[in-house]
Amino acid sequence: MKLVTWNVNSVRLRLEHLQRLEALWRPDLICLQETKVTDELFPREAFAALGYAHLAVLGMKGYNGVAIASRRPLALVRHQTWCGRDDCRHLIAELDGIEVHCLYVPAGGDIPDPAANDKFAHKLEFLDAVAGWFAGQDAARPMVLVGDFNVAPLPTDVWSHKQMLKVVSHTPVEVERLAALQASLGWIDAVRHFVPPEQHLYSWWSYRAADWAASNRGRRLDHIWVTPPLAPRLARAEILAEARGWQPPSDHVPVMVDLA
DNA sequence: ATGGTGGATGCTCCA
Repeated sequence: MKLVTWNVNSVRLRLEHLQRLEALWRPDLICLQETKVTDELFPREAFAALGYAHLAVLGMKGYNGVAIASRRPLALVRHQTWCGRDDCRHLIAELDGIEVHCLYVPAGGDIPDPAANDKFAHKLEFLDAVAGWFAGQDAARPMVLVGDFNVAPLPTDVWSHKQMLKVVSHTPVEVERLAALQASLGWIDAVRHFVPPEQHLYSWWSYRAADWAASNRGRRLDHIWVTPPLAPRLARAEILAEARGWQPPSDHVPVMVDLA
């Protein structure tokens, strides 16, 4: 089973990109974040034409929004809300007995101080709540947790560890929170399973660079994690960096894992 | 130290 996660930054603007992605990787399952569309206006026909007739969508007007597109029928579709907000960040479905979680963690604003920045406080509370919830689940079940986690955990998941320590997405307090979430079920980072920690990896490049590829100041914010029962099935993982150059681009690129 | 861009919306918010 080949599965992809991608923060598309508006699904309606990225339909041709999704067509390219399908042609390139032929994924069985595509998990999307920042769809930025209500469920009524979700472009279902375009997905059906690509072979994804089975959709789970959880969207709102303008902001956030997650979706799961599948070639085969999805079971037990449901969603979760966090921190008392109904803001379309967590969608769940099952395929082939695997429970798939599509998650969009709050970005957290610019100031990395929860006392001065409500968005950063919300991000930390969100990560704590999700970690607490998963800690009560059964790690012996085959589960996949994917999405835009908005945290780059390793020093090599950012272009400069030292210069990013006070930048939201790579501060120690966020990295600790994400580590606690990872520990909740002993989640395995499926991409790092194949790539040594010395090697830099990015899945996001800012729009605010004159030349994203030349400056290459990226961050790895998008992740695919699996529970221990799925570890023996990890066959391949890829980050499609070239998609950052597809016009007009999302600032995130697709991340893929193949489960044997 | 600063500002830089892009998307959805509608005279601004969020990333």
